[in-house]
Amino acid sequence: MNSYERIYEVVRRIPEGYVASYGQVAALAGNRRWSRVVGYALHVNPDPGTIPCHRVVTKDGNVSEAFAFGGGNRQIELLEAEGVTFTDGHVDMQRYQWQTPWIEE
DNA sequence: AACCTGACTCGCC
DNA sequence: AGGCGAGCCAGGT
Repeated sequence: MNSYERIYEVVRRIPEGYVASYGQVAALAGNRRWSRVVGYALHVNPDPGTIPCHRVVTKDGNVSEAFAFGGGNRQIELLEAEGVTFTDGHVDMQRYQWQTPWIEE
């Protein structure tokens, strides 16, 4: 699926120490309406070693409960290890949201 | 082929 | 401010 390829490519471009929201990834992939598809795409996650799905959070900077790929908090630990500070279970999007060079749609 | 569900987001009440 | 419902696309039953 080309759509998925785009999504994975975008997620793969997320720099270390930064995070991106599902909607943002969707927008970068082509359409922000793909927010749900992005979640699904990461759900199948064909390449966990190549795709840093832990850098993808909700627009509120809160990690998905259904992540469960090691215990929810696991994602937070990984992000903190990269330099992302979590406050009360959520990341400061103002400061750590990935600033995309090519904003579209 | 139709219906339901889902790691989302936005708008209204 | 918090809760509820609708809209979006793709995949599974």
